Amino acid sequence: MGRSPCCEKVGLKKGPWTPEEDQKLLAYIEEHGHGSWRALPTKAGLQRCGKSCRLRWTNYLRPDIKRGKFSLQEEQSIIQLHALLGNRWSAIATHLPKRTDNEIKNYWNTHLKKRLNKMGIDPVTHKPKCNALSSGSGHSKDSANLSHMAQWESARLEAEARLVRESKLVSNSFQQKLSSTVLAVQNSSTTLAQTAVLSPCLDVLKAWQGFWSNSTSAGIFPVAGDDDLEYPTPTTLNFSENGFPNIETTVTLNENQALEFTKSSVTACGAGIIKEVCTQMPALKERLDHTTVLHEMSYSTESAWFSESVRAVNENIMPLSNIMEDFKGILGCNCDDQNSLMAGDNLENGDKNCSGSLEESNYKHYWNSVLNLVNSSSSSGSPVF
DNA sequence: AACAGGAACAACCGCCCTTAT
DNA sequence: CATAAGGGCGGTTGTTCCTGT
Repeated sequence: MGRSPCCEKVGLKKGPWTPEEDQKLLAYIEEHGHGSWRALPTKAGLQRCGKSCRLRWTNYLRPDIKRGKFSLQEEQSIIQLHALLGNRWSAIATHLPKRTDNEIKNYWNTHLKKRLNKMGIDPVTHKPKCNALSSGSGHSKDSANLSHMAQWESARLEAEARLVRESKLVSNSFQQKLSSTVLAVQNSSTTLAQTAVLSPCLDVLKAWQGFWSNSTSAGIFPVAGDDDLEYPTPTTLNFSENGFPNIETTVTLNENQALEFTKSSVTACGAGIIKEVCTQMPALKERLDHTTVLHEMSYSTESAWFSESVRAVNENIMPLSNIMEDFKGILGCNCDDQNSLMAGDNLENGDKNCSGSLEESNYKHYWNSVLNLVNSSSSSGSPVF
């Protein structure tokens, strides 16, 4: 198919920008906004490609950019985020205020990657090089779990982007559908409402630890066929994701475990920390009352994961049972009976088997070892740093 | 002082996805 | 629905600066 170039190459200047060019670009954007980048160079009197102007602006001239040396905290964040997200610089940049993806990428390539190498840590896998070839041990489990976390965060980012898109498409029909669903909610005896607020930064470890320490003892997710949980159908979950003006998503679980997914209002969103759960879940209430899991737990990723899962079910991409499988996988659950959660076995089995303590300690150990290395090398004036 | 080699950084390239027509 | 344009993104390159000899 091919594409025409974004601009004619002939006659256009390349290479470093001069202060005069910067000034022209700044002045134009301050007065008119950038508008169409393709048209901008002509209007601004620049002999540059529009793309070049855009990059110059986004990576250098934008007023909300912090330049200069990266702090230790920023370095640690980059290392952490890179372990989770890989070379997804734009995703990493969203968690480092005022830093551009390009700057972070360059800093990684020229500084952090080399440091980790010198420290004997593979910058790709974030594992000690001497153990890079080992497999079948605890490290492979760490790696697998890290992969889960990366997928988890990846899904969250994608869900955030998707929700932003969806928010633009909201129509009155959604409102009407919501109204009808609200009736369903009112008629339903089992309602779980969750309110999310925007999480400005990733703290997946806290989220993970918070979730881990609470959820495994709580058994919060209803299981079809659980003898203890004779919750009626339809079961309706209300997700109100705050952060930005609300997006309210209503999920109705019918008798066939099919999810009905409606969404109302409004604007941009961000899945964040679901800070509160309320509840009219008669069958689950007693169990919920025993735990604070849904109060304190960071849902910054879970909510997006769940939204993604709901979408998958809604679009017939994935059966509900798979979601629960995925959730177990995300938890790093070691349940011997992989089907117990979904197949109707007593949830308590899952509680017992999914102790989680081992996985949690592995995570802590891994991250602490990396970050301690960074800290110690930095503070001791090691040549590594 | 001159040079070489490496480090650091800005900018470019090409691919891909989204959006508009 | 098909296509082109806009723009985002990650990888790479080119230039400048720094340091050691």
